[in-house]
Amino acid sequence: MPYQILIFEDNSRLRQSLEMLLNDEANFYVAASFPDCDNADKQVEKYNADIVVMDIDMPGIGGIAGVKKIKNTNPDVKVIMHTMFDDDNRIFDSICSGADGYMLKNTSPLQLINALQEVMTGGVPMSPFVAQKVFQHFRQSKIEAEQFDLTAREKEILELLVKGNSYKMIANKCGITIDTVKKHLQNIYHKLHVNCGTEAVAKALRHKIVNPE
Amino acid sequence: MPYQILIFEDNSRLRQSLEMLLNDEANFYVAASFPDCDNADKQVEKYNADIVVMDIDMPGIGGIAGVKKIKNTNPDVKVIMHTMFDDDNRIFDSICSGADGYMLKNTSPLQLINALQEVMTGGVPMSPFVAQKVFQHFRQSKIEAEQFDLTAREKEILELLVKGNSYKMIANKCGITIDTVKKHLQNIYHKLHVNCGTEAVAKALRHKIVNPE
DNA sequence: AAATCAATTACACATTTGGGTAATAGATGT
DNA sequence: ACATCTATTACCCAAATGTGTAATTGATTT
Repeated sequence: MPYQILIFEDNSRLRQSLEMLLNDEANFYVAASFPDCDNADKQVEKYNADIVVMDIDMPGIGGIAGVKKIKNTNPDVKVIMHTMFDDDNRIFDSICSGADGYMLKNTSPLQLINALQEVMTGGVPMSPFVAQKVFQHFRQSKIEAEQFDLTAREKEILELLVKGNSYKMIANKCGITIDTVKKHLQNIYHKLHVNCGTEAVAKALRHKIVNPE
Repeated sequence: MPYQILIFEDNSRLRQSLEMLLNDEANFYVAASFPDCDNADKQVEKYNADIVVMDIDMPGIGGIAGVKKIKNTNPDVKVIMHTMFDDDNRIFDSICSGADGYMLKNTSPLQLINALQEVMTGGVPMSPFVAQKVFQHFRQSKIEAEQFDLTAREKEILELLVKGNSYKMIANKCGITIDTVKKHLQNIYHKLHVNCGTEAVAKALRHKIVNPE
């Protein structure tokens, strides 16, 4: 039995050509397609869908909210985003909302078919550009981090603070007095432009000045 | 001119078969291969490499440190990790260190060849399982977050704390007294199993209990 | 040789934070 | 109707945090 596919895409021309493209494959069957995803969760239920092809920019609730709805009720349905948007926010919001793939609309028909095949074998298809963005997200750290110009000692102390150590514990672990710790942290706060430890921790983690875990 | 490839792999049988495999391709040429990557940066320089295939578990400095060295001196060289390890730490450390791809050793020869072709066209080849892990890294948030069982009010207050607000500022913004803020935070600290604000902030960000940014 | 920077210590002072205990009122659930 | 949960306030007290100023040492730079 072919995989049941739903398409959510507001451009009717594109929607129809997607339908034709996918229906040409022996193991795909487009059960239905819609110009908006306001009832996406119910449609998925009704048609017992295996795969959803989801546009982002649509009238109504939008594709990212759509994924969320679908994944809440049917976590096993595979959802592949299919959009022309390649900005960080849309990409990461989609992933966080539970998308199983992210293909840009400049993808060739063959590659899109491959993406759908791939997602059914447990893969996570994404356009090369998207993969780039995702990898970059992990890096970019040091470039920014070095902007703050922390000394080795300061980084060490900040790292201990982020790990939840009190001033006293930091003093012990570094073999220095608590006053020195205070002084270092004071300098650190100035360099990070923050006023207290909690802010410093937030900034350190967000800007990846210290290693996460 | 074929792409110049370097291989770092301590298993000599595998190293040799990789050499043969890649040399069979018209546009690849294995310039050299080594059982460790202690001088990886210099070798890359010397052989003017385009692509590096890098094992992780090797005697000496190890593949992840190896990537770092190479990327520091030659950021344009493409480095593909090639390893049997599929744990989160090795994957994310590799990415953070600058790897341009991550292929598991159960990859078929054909897929490995494709991965190398892909990386030269700006792609980021990775085994499906690795892509899964990477995507999961963005999600996992809510699943874990809900474990802590914070009430709506507690989430709100934790979020304000993470943003760098003092107890007093939180009290103002929420229109409640500072004592109430204290009480809420006390409850939050218990639920998160932490003892102070900095730890709570670290945990909130790491477990994505609050929105980043 | 002089200047700068990193790391260090010290002290004083005000403010903030965190723990414990107790009590009230409204909402929710059984 | 009773029990539980959530949000709220209050008070006391100890400990931690943050700021300012000042001084010393060693290393690095100019």
